[in-house]
Parts: sequence; structure tokens; C-alpha cells
Amino acid sequence: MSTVPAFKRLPRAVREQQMLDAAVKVFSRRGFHAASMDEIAEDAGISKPMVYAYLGTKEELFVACLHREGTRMMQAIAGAAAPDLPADVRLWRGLRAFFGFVGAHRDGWAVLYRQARGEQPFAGELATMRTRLVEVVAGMLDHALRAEGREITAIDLEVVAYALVGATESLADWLADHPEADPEKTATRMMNVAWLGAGQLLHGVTWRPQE
Amino acid sequence: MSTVPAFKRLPRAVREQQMLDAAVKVFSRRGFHAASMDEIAEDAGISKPMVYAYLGTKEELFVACLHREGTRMMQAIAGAAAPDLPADVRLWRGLRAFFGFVGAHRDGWAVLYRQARGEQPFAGELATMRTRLVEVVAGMLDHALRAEGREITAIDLEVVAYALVGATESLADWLADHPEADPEKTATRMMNVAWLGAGQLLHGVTWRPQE
DNA sequence: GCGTAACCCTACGCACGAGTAGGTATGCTC
DNA sequence: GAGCATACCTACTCGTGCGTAGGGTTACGC
Repeated sequence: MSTVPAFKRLPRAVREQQMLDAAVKVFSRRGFHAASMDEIAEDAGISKPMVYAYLGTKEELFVACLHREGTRMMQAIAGAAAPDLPADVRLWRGLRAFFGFVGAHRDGWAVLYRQARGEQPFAGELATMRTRLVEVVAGMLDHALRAEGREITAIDLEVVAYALVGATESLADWLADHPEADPEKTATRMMNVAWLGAGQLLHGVTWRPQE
Repeated sequence: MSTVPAFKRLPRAVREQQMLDAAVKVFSRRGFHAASMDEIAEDAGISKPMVYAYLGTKEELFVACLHREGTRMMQAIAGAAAPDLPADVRLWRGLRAFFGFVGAHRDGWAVLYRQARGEQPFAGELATMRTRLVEVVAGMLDHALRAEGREITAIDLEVVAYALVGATESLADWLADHPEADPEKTATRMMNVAWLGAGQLLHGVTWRPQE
């Protein structure tokens, strides 16, 4: 019975990506616990033991998802903001790349991210990623400060960077929940808050992208 | 055998609070799914059926936790920021109250909050709470804007408010993870970012509480 | 053309934990 | 001090879903 094998045999690398795609989709819809390995397998068009053979247990599978999406995001940002530009330009480029990425991976990213926060085993993984981001932002601010001959304590720097990253994550969530919203516009608004602050905005000062 | 009943019989209202205390503790340690009703019951010093009798299913119990902690927080904030003060003062008072609350309820609040984000059934409940906060902040900004004869679109307003709330939540998480940190100081730093923005900070402008 | 490795399946075992049945004891009311 | 409501328990049932045992089939090297 070699006529039509209904669905083709595929090499491991391809199947793994299909599985990860399915996993991201299901995890984001249902959440880590409510997602079942059966549903993920079915969605990937494969049977459950294959998932176990290739990607391991449910936890390992989730970590693999986190990893793939995380690296993709980091690359998108890193590729956008060259380190020799002035702080505001770097911030703007980074924000634009970030919101662009989230806009393109709406349900995937945002919900994976939302998931990982809650579950102990993955919170660490996530925290590491966030820490890297915070360090980049803090480094950028520090660099700009030194250029002006100024300096603030490391902890002040960290907290400010943390707040900026937090605000950005929040708007990413907002963006993920508003499919009609425009990533670029959202990035601009974020830039306004981050760079100028509410006080400036109240006085009619606004920031606009130039180039 | 009426000598020493080992542990006393207590009225419903008291036991309910004990159960809620235990539930908050266990939910925050383990996360919603990993937490077991048995552990919560044991921690409350009572047997499982009592929990079901008083607070209902696991989901209902979690909602009850969310509700209690949420109301407490809202009250703490609402009591601090009178609506007839200028925007910056209101913002400052609100932030101080908020971080004070989180500092006092560290593991309780922060992790409950982190939990609720991920799980579908409760994300709504949480979103409602956040929306109320966003509306308050947006209303405050709008009020201040009109006072200056200025105006921006509703969506701009919402997004700015959303970003501020997000940044604040993030710093609350940070505070919950850093037991040595000072709530008041954290509030001040948040105020600086929110009110002045990174740009102003870079130029040496800082905000300090006055009173 | 034949061995072997890679791909893929249909079942199942089994633990864990939500929720309940059914019963006991204590205090409060009249 | 009888009756009743309320506080409280031990010991179960039962669904759900992770992870696996064991076996089939296609392609590729030689």
C-alpha cells in the first residue's frame, strides 16, 4: 500500500519546527498547564510519542519554545540599535524593533511571556532574559550620562532601566490585545513616555521620530 | 473526652480569613496549578472539606484571594490621593501608597498578581482591576491637560496611562524580589521616571518629594 | 536488494489531586 | 436537657493527562 501515504515522512529538523510552532500556539491559547501534550501533537499533525522523542517532556518543550522565541526577539532588537549612536536614537530604534517584533508575533510572543512569568520553573529563564535587556538599557543610560560628565548610583540606574523595560513590556501586552493597533505608533508613544515623562507631555512637549 | 480539644472550634468568619491567608501563601509559593487544596487546608490548620464548605472550589477560592487582596490595595491607594490636588502631587501620593502596600504585603501581593496574569480564568478579573487603575491615571492626566487648555486623543491618553501603570507594576515586582529595598525610595525613583522621563534625568533634572 | 536506522503509530499504566459521601462532636437556644 | 445548627473529620471516587512500551513502515547507504 505505497500509493498515497496520506502525510509525508519528514526530516527531524522540519518536524521539530512544526512541533514548536504548534506548542507556541497551544501554550499561548491555553496556558502551560491547561495545554495538553495531545493537543500540541495533534496540532502539529503528529503523534504524541514523536514529541517526546524529539523535544522531551512538557517542561523541556516549553523551555524550548521560550528559547526559540526569546532568541528571535533578542536578535530583532540587537540588529536594530548600533551601540555608537546617541542614547535617544538607540532607544528609539530598539523600541521600534521590539514593537515591530511583537506586532508580527502577537499571540506567540505576548502570551508565552505572560505564561512564563507565573510558573516557577520558567520564571528564572525569563528573568535572565529581562535582566539582559535591563543591562542593555542601563548601559545605554550610563554611557549617555558619562558623556555629560554626570553619574548616578548603580541601583538608581538599574531601577530606572527596570521601569522602562517594564513599561515597554506592558505596552507590548496592550499591543498583543489590540490587533488593530499600529506597532510603530505604539513605539512612538512609548518613546514619549520614556524620554519625556508625563510632566513634559502635560506641558505640550512631544517627541517625534526624525529621519 | 472533653478535656483538651487539641484545636479550638472557631466561628466561620475567623476560619475563612485563616483559609484565605493560607491560600494566598500557598498560591504565591507554588502557583495556582501546583498548589494543592490539601496543602492549603493543612496550612490553614483545617481539613479539606471545610475549605470546600466555606470558600467553594479551587477557582472560587483563588478568586476570593484576588478579591480580598485587590480591594485592600485599591483602598490603600484611594485613601492616599485626593482628587482635588495637582496632578504631580496626586501621582506621588498614589505611588507612595502603592509601593508602601506592596512592601508590606511583599510575597502576598506580587505573586498573586504574577499568577493571575497567566491563567485565563483570572486574567479578566485582573484586567478589570488594572483598567480601573489606568482610568484613574488617565483621568488625572486629562484633568491636568484641560487645566492647561490642552487636549490629546483618548487613545493616546490610554496608552500613556497604561505605560505608567505597567512601569509601576514592574517596579512592584522588583520590590517584591528585593526584600532589602525601601518602598519609599522606590516610589521616588518611579516618580522620577514617570514625571520627568529618561531624557530629563540624563540632563540632570531630578524630582524630589516636597512637604 | 538487503540491512539498518530513522520515522511514526496505537495503545496503555499510573500518579496525582479535585471534589464528595457520610458521619461525629460541640455549643447555643428555649 | 432536648433539639438543632454549625463546626469539623476520615476516607473514599474518579477524571484527566503525562509519559512509555512495544511494534510497524519507509528511505537510504552500500
